[in-house]
Amino acid sequence: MVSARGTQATSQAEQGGDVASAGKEPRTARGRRTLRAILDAAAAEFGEKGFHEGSISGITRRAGVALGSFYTYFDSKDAVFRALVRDMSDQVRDHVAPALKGAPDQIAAEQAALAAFIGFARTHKEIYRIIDEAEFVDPESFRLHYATTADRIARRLQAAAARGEVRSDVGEVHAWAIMGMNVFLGLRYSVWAEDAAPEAIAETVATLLAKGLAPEG
Amino acid sequence: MVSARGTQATSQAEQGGDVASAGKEPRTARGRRTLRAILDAAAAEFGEKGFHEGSISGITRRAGVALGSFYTYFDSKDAVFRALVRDMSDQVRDHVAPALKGAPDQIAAEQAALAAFIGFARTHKEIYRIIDEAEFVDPESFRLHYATTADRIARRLQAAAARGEVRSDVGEVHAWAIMGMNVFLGLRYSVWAEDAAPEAIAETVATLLAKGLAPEG
Amino acid sequence: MVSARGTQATSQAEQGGDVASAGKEPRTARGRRTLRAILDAAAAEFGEKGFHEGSISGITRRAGVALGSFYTYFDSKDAVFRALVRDMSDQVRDHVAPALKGAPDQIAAEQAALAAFIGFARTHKEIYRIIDEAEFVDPESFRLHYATTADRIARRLQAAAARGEVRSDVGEVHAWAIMGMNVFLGLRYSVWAEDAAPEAIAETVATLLAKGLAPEG
Amino acid sequence: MVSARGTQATSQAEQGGDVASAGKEPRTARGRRTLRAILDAAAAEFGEKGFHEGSISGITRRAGVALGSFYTYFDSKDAVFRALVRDMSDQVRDHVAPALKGAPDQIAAEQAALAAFIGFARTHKEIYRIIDEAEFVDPESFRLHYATTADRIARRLQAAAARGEVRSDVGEVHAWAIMGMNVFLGLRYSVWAEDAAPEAIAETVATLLAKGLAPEG
DNA sequence: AATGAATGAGCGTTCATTCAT
DNA sequence: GATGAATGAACGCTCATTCAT
Repeated sequence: MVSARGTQATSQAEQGGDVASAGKEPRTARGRRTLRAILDAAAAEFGEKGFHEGSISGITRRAGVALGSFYTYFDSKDAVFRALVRDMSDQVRDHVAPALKGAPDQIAAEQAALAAFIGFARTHKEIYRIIDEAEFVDPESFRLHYATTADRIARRLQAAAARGEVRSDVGEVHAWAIMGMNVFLGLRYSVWAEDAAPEAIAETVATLLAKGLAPEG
Repeated sequence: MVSARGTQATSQAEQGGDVASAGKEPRTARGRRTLRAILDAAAAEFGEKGFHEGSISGITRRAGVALGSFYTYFDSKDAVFRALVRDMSDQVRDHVAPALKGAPDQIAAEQAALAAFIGFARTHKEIYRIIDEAEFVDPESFRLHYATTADRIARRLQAAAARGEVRSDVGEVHAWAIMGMNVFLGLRYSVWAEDAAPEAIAETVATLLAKGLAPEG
Repeated sequence: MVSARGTQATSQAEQGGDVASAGKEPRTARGRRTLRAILDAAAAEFGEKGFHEGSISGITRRAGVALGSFYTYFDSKDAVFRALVRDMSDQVRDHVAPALKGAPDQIAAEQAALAAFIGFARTHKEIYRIIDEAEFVDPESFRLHYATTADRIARRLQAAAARGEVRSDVGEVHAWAIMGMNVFLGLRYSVWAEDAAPEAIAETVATLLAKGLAPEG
Repeated sequence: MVSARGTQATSQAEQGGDVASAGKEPRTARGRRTLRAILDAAAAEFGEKGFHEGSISGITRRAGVALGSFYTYFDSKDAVFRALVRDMSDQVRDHVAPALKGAPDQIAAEQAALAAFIGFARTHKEIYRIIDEAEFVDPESFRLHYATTADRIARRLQAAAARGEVRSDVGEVHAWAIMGMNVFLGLRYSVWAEDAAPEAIAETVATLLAKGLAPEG
């Protein structure tokens, strides 16, 4: 079900981890171009057809390279998929991250993040098919994605609690609840139909959270 | 991501719709038993291996019938899966429904429903694999499941609003938010690990909702 | 390099081991026919093209069955090959065995066996390709074939020594020497060219052995 | 099955034919070194994995050169293999040749040759895999190797017959018999297990031959 | 000469579905 | 209705060979 909220901290992945971390490192510029083309084609192929219906030949056809070239960069169909899941996971995080900064308080930050996420999902509908299917194809990545995302949200909430912005007992349950809300709202209002403004949705949720998580007393 | 909340209304499926509605109508008692055996076997097979890794022969082996007998009851692999998704969808609903009754107010009802859902998911972990995979295998059923579930929640909220229990503007966004929370909390605390009491989780969420959805003024 | 000499003793394989022992047991007569057709076709395919150049589709085409039927009886290309090696090994043994009986003495028995072997190889030239290639494809069967064959020869020689027909120190080295001679003579005078009568060759060898292995003193 | 006996005559290959005769003539010293590296790597690769399981990239990796460089020296995978078979054939011959000289008589010469061959095979176990597989990969070389070897043995025997050392009718059959013995004894006592001294084995065979081929009358 | 990325034909294997018994 | 053998399309993957740099 994709993730939702971004991060404020620069992760390791952001530093060393670029596209190349996915496949076998190309040594030439031409190789780098080919790898990128294959990854993009894989996102399109799997996003459109899903993992099992998608095919390697479909990927290479889209990428405009020979079938065999695929195996220059990836060991298997599973391997591209894994690379892709992590790539998309990083993309969501990186796209949402800016929204989290510069908000006056944490509720506003979460509101901005949700709006950003819904906006992102509208131009990258394939993330749902890809990250969701990871549950079956690459459970490791699936878990990693959601565990990491929930953890980021929990940390943000706890920092906000320390600042007195939200109730002091916020924790993992709240984080998962927020993540679940975001993911499903993204599914409903980005993938299924774009029949409401992201900002309006985010505002509704923000109101819910503002009161629901208001500091005690 | 499975559903969450049940329904108060008796559905058609409960009345006329039995297991047989899924496959071809068996005419004999023996046939009915075989059909049930195949459906149960399919739940086990797909729950364990997923749709694509699961096989018809795996199903018939579990069911203790000949491979060919499968086609006496279902037209295709997709057909069992479809039947299964609807079956599971009904099971969740029916299991959660009782919890919704007899609660003093709607927030308490939602709390009881979440606790019941988490409990159900702990003994039926396969619902996640099956309903989630429907996104790829049988989008129709997937949509139907979530659209129906969200709709049920929305109606409950609106009825509660009419009674003055929650704010008057509750609607689809709130319903999807609640469904998303429930689904993800079920994933986290039923499928991933059972490291918290369903009641405790439900209580935390109820507190969030009680304040978050409190009537205006 | 194929084997050479037969056996006097009835082996376990002769009792329980029929063709079926090779693949998955067919339960119907039709299935039995199909399995036999596949094994024969495999012998032809591999005998003509070798293991690596031979293909499953080549086998099923020769057998007149669908490609998929192959996998009803064998798990893999390696599996048929293994079955085939053991089948051929048994065939050689069974073909040569009768010649060993009714000879006045052991030297005469070996002579008859060699003649029978060369004769057999002339109508089953594929045994060379198949058993030889087992060295690479299925070393286990390869070893088993030659170890068993050498052992049979050694036992015969020792029995003959006990009867005073040959020198008393005959053993493994003599057995391997005889097996090697037979195999290479079969290669030369059956597979490469049939330019000498099996009996003439066998007689030459018998003379060599008669004197070479004559009892001491 | 490899060869066995060496030769007394210096072959053409020994004169003009160096390593280069195998691949395309390198013009520089550096090229000569690269060619030698590739040939050695090929012997290791094919000896270890066999022709079909062995790969060009495995060879170039072992040789420490780029994949493409292979084709600077050989036209194809078959071509290296062919070069290798002839190289190994020559090596066996050259290694055994000295043993044939200085023996008091032909039986002693054959005995020394067999001992030398077994010793050689113990340090070059790959010759079996390589020469045997030539039966499938390069039948031409395979035939050439054994035909030449048998011919050398036959000539030696006939020369010995002329000297009255062995019976007068020795010929091709005897040559193939001896070659077969030697090859199989090498397989058994060099490749399979080194559980007997080469000299002991050679002595047993020499006794067999001494009597078996003793001059008439 | 050397490098290593690119190519694509080819084959083993799976399995949903059909059909003869 | 039940059985299980038969079918064949489809796809992942390998690797010898070519080619641009």
